[in-house]
Amino acid sequence: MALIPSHVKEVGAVTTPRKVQAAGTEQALKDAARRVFARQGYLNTKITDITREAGRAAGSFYNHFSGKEELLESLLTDLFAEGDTAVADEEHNPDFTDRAALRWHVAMGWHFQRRHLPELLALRQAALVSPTFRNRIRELVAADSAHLHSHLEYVRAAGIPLPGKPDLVISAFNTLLTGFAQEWLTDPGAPGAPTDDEAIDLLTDLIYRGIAGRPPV
Amino acid sequence: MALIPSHVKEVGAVTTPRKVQAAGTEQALKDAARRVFARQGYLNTKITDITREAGRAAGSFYNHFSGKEELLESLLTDLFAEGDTAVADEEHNPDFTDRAALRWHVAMGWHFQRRHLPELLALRQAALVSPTFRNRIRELVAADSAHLHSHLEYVRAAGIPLPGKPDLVISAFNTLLTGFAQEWLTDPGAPGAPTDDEAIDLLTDLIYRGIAGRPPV
DNA sequence: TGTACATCAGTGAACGCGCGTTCACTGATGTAC
DNA sequence: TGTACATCAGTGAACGCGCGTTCACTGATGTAC
Repeated sequence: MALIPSHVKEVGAVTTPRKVQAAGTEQALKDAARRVFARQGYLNTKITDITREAGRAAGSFYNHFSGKEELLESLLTDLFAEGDTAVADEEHNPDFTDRAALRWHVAMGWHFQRRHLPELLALRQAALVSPTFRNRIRELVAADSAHLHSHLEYVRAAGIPLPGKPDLVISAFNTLLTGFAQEWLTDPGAPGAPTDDEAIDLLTDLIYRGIAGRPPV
Repeated sequence: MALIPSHVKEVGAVTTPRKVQAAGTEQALKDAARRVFARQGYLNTKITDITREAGRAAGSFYNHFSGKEELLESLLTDLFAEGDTAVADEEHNPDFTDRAALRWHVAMGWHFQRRHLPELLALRQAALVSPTFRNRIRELVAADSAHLHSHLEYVRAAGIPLPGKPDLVISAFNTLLTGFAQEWLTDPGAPGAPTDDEAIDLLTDLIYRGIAGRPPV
C-alpha cells in the first residue's frame, strides 16, 4: 500500500544530526584556517595549527579535506561564488570617463580585497609553490580583466588615448590595486596607513589621471 | 736579521690556491642559487638542489653558509652594494615635472628589477616566512622612498597638487613598478608581454599623469 | 516500540618520508725544521 | 731543498627532526526487523 518505501521516507531532511555535525566541523576548520592563514601565512601553516585553532583532533582534518591545498580550494570556491554574484549585480555606471563611476569600481575592488584578505594572501603564497594555484590567480585576473575591457571601451569611444595597450593598462591597474591593498591591509596598524577613503581616492585619482589625464606641456 | 718573521712573509698574498678554491666554490654556490631560485622559487629550493646545480657535494654547502637564509643574505649584500653605487652616480635631472627625467628613473628601476630578479623574487618569498627578510624589504623600500621624496619636492615647488599624501603616492608608485615588473619579467614569453620600452613608457606615463595630470572636466 | 547490529564523525598515538645537517674520511695544500 | 706533520676544502653516507598522514579505537547516531 505504501507508495513510498519506508527506507526512503524523510530522506529529504538533509539536516540529519550527523551531517550537521560534519558540516559544523568542516566550517570550523575553514574558519580556523582563515584566521591562521591571516596570522602566519599559508605556507607557514601546519595542518595541526589549523586543527588546534579549530579545537579538533589532527586526524579529523582528513575526514573533510585531502590536504591543505584542498582546504584552500574550498575557500576559493566560496570566493569565486561571491565574485560572480557581485558582478551579476551590475546596477552601476560602466562609463570610466566618469570619475564617480570609476571610484565605485575601485571601492568594490578595495573592499573585496579587504573582505577576502586571508584567502587572497593564501592564494598568492600557494601560487609561489604550485602551478595549480598560479592558474587560479590567472582565472581571477582574467575575469576581472574582461570586465575592465568593457569599461575602457567608453574611454576609447570618447576619443581619449590610453597610455599603452589596453591589456597592459589593465594589468597595471590590477597590479596597483591588489598590490597597494595587500601592502596596507595586511598591517592596518602600520604608521602612515591610509583610511579606506584615502586609499580609494588615491587609487581612483591615479587610475583616472592615468586613463584620462592630460599632462601639462 | 730578517725584519719580517718568516711565518708572516707573503701573507699579503690573499690569493693562495686554497682561498681561491674556496672563493670559487662559494661563488659557484651563489650563482647556482640564483639560477635555481629563478627556476623554482626560493621556498621551493632545497639545499641539495643548489649543490647539485653547482656540481658540489651537499656537505660542502656548510663550509660557506649556515643555511639557505645566509646564502640569500649574501646575495642581498651584493645587491645593496650595487644599489648604493647606482644612487651615488647621480648625474641625472631630479625634476619630476620633466617627463624625460621621470622616464630615466623609471628605466633605472625597471632594469634594476630585471637584473636582480632572482634575488628580488627570493627576497619576496623569504619575507613571507621570516621577519628578518621583511625588514630587509623595508630597508630597500625606505631607501628608495627617501630618494623619491626629494624628486617630488620639485612637483610641490611647481605648485602641482599630488593625488594624495606623498608617502602614499610613493608607496603606490613603488607597488606599481615592482609589481608590474615582477609580473612580466618572470615569464618573458607570456602572451602580450611588453618590450622593455613599452613597459617603461607605460609606467612613465601612468606615474607622470598621476603626478601632474589634469583630468578633463 | 525495542533490540541488535552497522555506520559514521571524531580521536590521538604512532608511523614514516623528506630533507637539513653532521661527521668521519680523502687528497691536496701549507708549515716546521 | 726534503721530509714529516698539520690544516683545510671538499665528499657523501648516515642520522634525526618535524610534520603529514594513517589507523585502530570510542561513543554516538542510524537502520533493520
